[in-house]
Amino acid sequence: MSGNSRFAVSVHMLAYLAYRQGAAVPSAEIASSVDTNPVVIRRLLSALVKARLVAARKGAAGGFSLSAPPEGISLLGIYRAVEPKPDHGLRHFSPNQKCPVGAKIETILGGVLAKAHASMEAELARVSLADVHRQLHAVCTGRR
Amino acid sequence: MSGNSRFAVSVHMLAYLAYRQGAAVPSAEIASSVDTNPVVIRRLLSALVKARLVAARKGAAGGFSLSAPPEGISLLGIYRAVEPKPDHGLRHFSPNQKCPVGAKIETILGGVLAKAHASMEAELARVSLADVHRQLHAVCTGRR
DNA sequence: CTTAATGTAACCACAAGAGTTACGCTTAGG
DNA sequence: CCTAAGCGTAACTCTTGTGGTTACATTAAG
Repeated sequence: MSGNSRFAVSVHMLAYLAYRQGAAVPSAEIASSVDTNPVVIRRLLSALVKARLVAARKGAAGGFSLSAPPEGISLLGIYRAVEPKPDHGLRHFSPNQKCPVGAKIETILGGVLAKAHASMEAELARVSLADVHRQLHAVCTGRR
Repeated sequence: MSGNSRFAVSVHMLAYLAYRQGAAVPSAEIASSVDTNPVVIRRLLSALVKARLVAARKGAAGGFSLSAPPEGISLLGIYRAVEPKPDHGLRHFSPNQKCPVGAKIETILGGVLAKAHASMEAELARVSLADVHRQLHAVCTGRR
């Protein structure tokens, strides 16, 4: 099931780091906000560190912090960092090449799915972590 | 895992029905083109019949055929018929409501993901089964 | 040197999907 | 009327992906 929560948890984590304003936040604290195990948090953050979105400090008083201002981090960057290459549901799809339809449907479908996926990514690119942070504050402070 | 091939196989099946030009095609024949089990085909077609995209004829000499011309069937219609409601990866996502971030991130993320998904669906709506059929023929007949 | 933290590996549990077998029901064609 | 073909669906297994958990080596602050 391409239905994993890796992206959702990742955005939550980075929003929390933005919320803590550059402090070195240990995985246990993030885990408390997400309500899961610290190892799950560290696993995902490991991918985000590799993508240079997050800085990690080892040792006592260590933890994680954003490696760029929230304005410079788009949700697309997060998505690409933690989501494996999209299968587009073509995993178990290897049609009969002897059939004129089966021989070419894969290529045709691939083109359509690539466009659809690109359109979704463009939407994610439009939102930055700063936008999320702003909405978070609007809820906390702004009451009608 | 949201990575299933239901949509890909469904488009393949309907493209095959368009290719067979309204004949009553048995599931075994479609299964041969997709290279899978006839029951898998019938399971998916069952959803497409419920969505009124396909007509099923029982009994001997029975089979499946399109219930509308290919121009009237969009890939979005197929997608909606066979793909369950999108979880957007929020299945295992129930953050700590006592945390100011966890309390509201779910709503914020839901809005962003809804927009991204709508954008993807709009792209699928732009393509009809007739377009797929046309590309299929372009490959079969058109050689440089 | 102690303590707190990251970075992984290893394992279990669970859910979803695909494939398969089986069987009842329906219908065309003789 | 009877038979063969084919749909509709349930039940089962197998595989895979994901999350959760424990464990442990490594690192760094104080």
